[in-house]
Amino acid sequence: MADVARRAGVSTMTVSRALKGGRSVKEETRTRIMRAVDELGYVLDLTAGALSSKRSGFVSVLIPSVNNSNFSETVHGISDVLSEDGTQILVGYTDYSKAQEQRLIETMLRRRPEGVIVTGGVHTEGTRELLEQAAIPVIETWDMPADPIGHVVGFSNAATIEDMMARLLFRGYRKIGFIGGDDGRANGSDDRGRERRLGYERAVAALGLETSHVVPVGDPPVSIEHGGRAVVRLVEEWPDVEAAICVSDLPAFGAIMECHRREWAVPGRLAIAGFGDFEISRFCWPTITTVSVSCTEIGRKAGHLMSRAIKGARSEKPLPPQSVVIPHSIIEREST
Amino acid sequence: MADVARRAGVSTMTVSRALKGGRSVKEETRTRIMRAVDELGYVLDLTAGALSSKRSGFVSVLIPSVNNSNFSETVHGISDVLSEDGTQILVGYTDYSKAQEQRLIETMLRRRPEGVIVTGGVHTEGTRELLEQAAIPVIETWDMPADPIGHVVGFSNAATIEDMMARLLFRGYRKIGFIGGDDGRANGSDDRGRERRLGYERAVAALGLETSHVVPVGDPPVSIEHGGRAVVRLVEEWPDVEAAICVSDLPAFGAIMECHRREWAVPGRLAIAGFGDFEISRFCWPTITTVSVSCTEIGRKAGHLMSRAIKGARSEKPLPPQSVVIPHSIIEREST
DNA sequence: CCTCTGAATGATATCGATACCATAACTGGG
DNA sequence: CCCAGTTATGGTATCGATATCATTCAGAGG
Repeated sequence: MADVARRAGVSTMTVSRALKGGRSVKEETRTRIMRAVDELGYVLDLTAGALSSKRSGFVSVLIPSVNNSNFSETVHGISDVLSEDGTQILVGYTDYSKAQEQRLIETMLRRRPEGVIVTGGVHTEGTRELLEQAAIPVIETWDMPADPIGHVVGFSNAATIEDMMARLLFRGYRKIGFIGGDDGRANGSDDRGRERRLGYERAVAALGLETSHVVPVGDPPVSIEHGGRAVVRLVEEWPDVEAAICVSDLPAFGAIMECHRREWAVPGRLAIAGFGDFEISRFCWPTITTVSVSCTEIGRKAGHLMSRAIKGARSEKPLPPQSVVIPHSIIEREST
Repeated sequence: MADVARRAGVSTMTVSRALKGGRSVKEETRTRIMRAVDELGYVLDLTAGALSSKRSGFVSVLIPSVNNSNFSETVHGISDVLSEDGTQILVGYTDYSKAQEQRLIETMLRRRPEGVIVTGGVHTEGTRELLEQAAIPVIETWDMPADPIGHVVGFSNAATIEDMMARLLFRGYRKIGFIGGDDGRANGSDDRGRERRLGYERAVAALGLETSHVVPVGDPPVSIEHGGRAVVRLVEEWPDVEAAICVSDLPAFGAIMECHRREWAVPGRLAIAGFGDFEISRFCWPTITTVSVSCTEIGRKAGHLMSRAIKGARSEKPLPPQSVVIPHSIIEREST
């Protein structure tokens, strides 16, 4: 930067201001500086800038898995909104492990993010402590935690499945099974899957169904393959079953393909519904009934919230904890 | 750090050494320091460390799209290997746009990555200049560029489709179409798709087929939906067609679902093959014949190469440009 | 003609770590 | 008992920008 300053005949301070933009630098001076920058091929060093200004200019985002387009869309939404502020985002993958989540947060905090956005509302004690110590805005997404760390942008996973149950009941299905959802062991558990299963169980009770059946599918991420195996088990264990709700569209798809293979008509022999409105569900044959949540909207809302929270933190007027609920809807298609 | 040092009764230098690990610090001193760190809830500031040591400790990785599990696997491979060195990675998405790629690189270089890994071998002039100016190791992946910027870890996309053509021919198919692959307009183009299409055309010529037909599908990312529409066009435009090779498994899947809908037997009426060995292809009905490339291996090889290149750069013994070829194979399944 | 105001710019300290060199304490060979 | 050679530790400059306060200068207003 000193080289640029010398070449443009100004001080480094003026170069810095010119590069930040918007500050008071005479137009002519700015042009001269920009020319010098180009000629020298100078690239601003944000590392030094961050140290000096105490603003790292980025936010950490943690999601469970790379391969889930729902989470990717959320990240996209966050990124879209925050890029308007010039804030970058750094994504980490927890592999559905809370221990891994904590490790990632420890690592990321070393780079001094201005905020952290996590997925889900269940974390290790260590994670909570780290985040509180860090004293930066935190947003939990994709869930409605009972005891939030900071802000929340989410929805009730249980409620979505209760709605789906109501819809299936309305359609005349009575013997409805559930595929997926673990029972909450220590680590590597799928909290949102468990919530959805809970919604299923609550609906079974509330709607006065006499029978129910859950086929758990083991550790997340729940994949296409799991769905194929689970649907066979479901039908074997409960031959009367009329419909199955899957914890996500991927196992729903796997289940449908397995049904084709065995010549079980969908929805004739067995109706199948999923969660997440993945692209695959719109083009699968039959198309798949699913729960649609605007994942991008979760991201955009979280992004805006984070933007406000960061501004609040800078101006010593911290934003009080916000809670944003994202609506969901049931999309009925051919598979039910 | 000064607080920690005071509490442990040592200098900041000793604290720094203790935290880096492996350096010469007496075991007892280290314990004392660690205790102070815990008590104070101190978190090392890597921003400052990077500035001082001139090692940012991270590598930039650019891939076209979030929603392509092939690229995600590559990133995973890179991350696995580099995390052994304590190097983190920062991922950027180009949305298949070379202009966006350049913008991302500009932004990322401001944070002084120790290396850059890009996807593909075609870039803007500006991108090449930026990377050369930066004087850091560069790896191009997923392709075999004619004029590499630095190192290469890839394979010939054209050759994979030539192989697929040979296999289909061996199986008795003669009238084989191709779905996907643009013709190389300025921006937003799918270079790997174009290469694959080129492979198709070369095979048609080499194998002495009398007829051929390409249905392009527009801008990437090529999706499931594209495949459904394209297969209909292909059959309408060339009713004799016996087989179709798709630029990726996603359109292949879309094509198969559309065939189900129209009761065109796969492979009876039309054989369909894809590229990429996505999970969907293993569990779709019928299972999809595809080209398998070990995406994780691309990542791991790129990671190792980057690790060596960075060490080379630090010790002033730059690693001469390497070129690693990743093998591919054809996986024949039910769809052909 | 002088003071005042605001715009444009500059000088300097500082952010929080590490590189580098110096020093102190110890070890073992002669 | 001395000296070379480790091992463990400390002092200080430095990385490259920006915050902060100071300064200069032009033009407005009295």
